[in-house]
Amino acid sequence: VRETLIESSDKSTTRCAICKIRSYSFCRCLHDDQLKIFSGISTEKEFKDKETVFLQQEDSKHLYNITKGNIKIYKLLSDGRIQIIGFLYPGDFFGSYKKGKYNYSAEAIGDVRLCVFKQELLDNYLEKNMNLAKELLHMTSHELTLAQDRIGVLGKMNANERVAKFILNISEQRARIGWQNNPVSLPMIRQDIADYLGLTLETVSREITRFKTSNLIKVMNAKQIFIVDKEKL
Amino acid sequence: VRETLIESSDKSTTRCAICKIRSYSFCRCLHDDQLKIFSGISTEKEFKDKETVFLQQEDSKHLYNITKGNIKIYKLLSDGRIQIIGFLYPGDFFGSYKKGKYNYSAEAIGDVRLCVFKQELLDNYLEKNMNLAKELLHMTSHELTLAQDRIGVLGKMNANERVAKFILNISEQRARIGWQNNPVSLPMIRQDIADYLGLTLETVSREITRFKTSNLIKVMNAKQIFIVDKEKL
DNA sequence: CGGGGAATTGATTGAAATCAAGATAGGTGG
DNA sequence: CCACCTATCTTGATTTCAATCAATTCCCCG
Repeated sequence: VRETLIESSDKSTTRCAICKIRSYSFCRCLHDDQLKIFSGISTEKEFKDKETVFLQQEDSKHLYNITKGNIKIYKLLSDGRIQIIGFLYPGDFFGSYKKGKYNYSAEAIGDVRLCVFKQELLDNYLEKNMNLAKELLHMTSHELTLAQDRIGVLGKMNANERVAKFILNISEQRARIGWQNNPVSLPMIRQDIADYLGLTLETVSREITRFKTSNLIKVMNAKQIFIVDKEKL
Repeated sequence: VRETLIESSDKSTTRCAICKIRSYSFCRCLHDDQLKIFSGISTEKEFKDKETVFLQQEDSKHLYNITKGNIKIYKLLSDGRIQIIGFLYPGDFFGSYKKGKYNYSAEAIGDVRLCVFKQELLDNYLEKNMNLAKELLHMTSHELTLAQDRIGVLGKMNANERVAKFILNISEQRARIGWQNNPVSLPMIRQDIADYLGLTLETVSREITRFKTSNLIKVMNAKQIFIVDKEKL
């Protein structure tokens, strides 16, 4: 058993109503009176550090929404190389919404809490709720924009630029959901950052050291970085 | 004037009905009786080789659907470097569907014919037609999958693998829309392929030469490549 | 207070970029 | 119809940035 079902309390129907991250998620478009029904089509599950949420090629039966913690999604190449597609944060949704297989694997980074939807139920609900469908389209389109930005990073930027942009992006993302964004915390290990940026962990480490010695950042510890000069990119 | 409006013939209302590429496009989900109305919310425009369809940062007022030819979409980095985000084919749609600015530029490769939708009209139409909204969501999601594949290519593959995958992908794409796919034609120049793959034009040229001398491909001419051994990847 | 995964640092190698000529070919005008 | 002209493409020589190989060092956790 790699997951834990959170016991639905008797007031589970209002779960969405008290959800802390709803304003960052696609369900923000729902009215209060719709939330009760919507709460009914989802459940919540918890995952621990390094637990797999699903694997590439598994039948995709669910769609997930992060309510707490971070998820990494990654692809395995045929020869075992790993490409991390993205790090996801509270409010992000993931899992292919259409029938078929997942096209990447998803794993918890630290303790994670997910809101789980059955594809089928969500699809039915979408049918009746144009708002939600449009919101999903917007979010998917936004994800596409982010992916295209990453194509630019991986296609044209050198190691220095990639690591710099990575730190700044994470900081921005934290600001967006109203979290501490200056000593920015990097929950993932160097190897994951490297696999995300198309570099090696040694190179990532060296670039961070270089930023440190140039006084562009301060390294509190390996996972806590203080940005001194944002205009270094 | 960088574009030509095609004169709407008096039977323009049936334009969609006779559209050759409709079965590959998001409008394939419409019934015959819906096509008449749908024809009304779009027009057709032609572009010549190297003509700009729109530039990054322009107000995005339209959504486009390719009915003939190829489009390249690209981003300019602040220092003038170019990253080609993608090459698009008949049936592909592009242009941000939401209000705001385009987040990439689009340019014709060879002669191109586009089906043009006003964002506003299309949005209104979506409101009344759930099928079309779902189809758009599917296509956007599929695009996202492709973008994520490209992240894998750019993040982890070497020059040899990138060029090989590029040629195979184009061949597959041609097969999908029922075109000649073995002497595969590469309408774009080497520099564009390089900017797409995150390489230089010299490297692309060298890899193609290497495939040629290894008898994996035959180079009819610079833009026509015959695949001899598909299992070379 | 160990033990071991994670991170840093160093030395060397290697793949692709860069710099630099040429070769080809597609289009134009005489 | 041919010759030229300019784009594009190929090939070669050299450099460079990041990968690889190889130790340490740093902490986090039990």
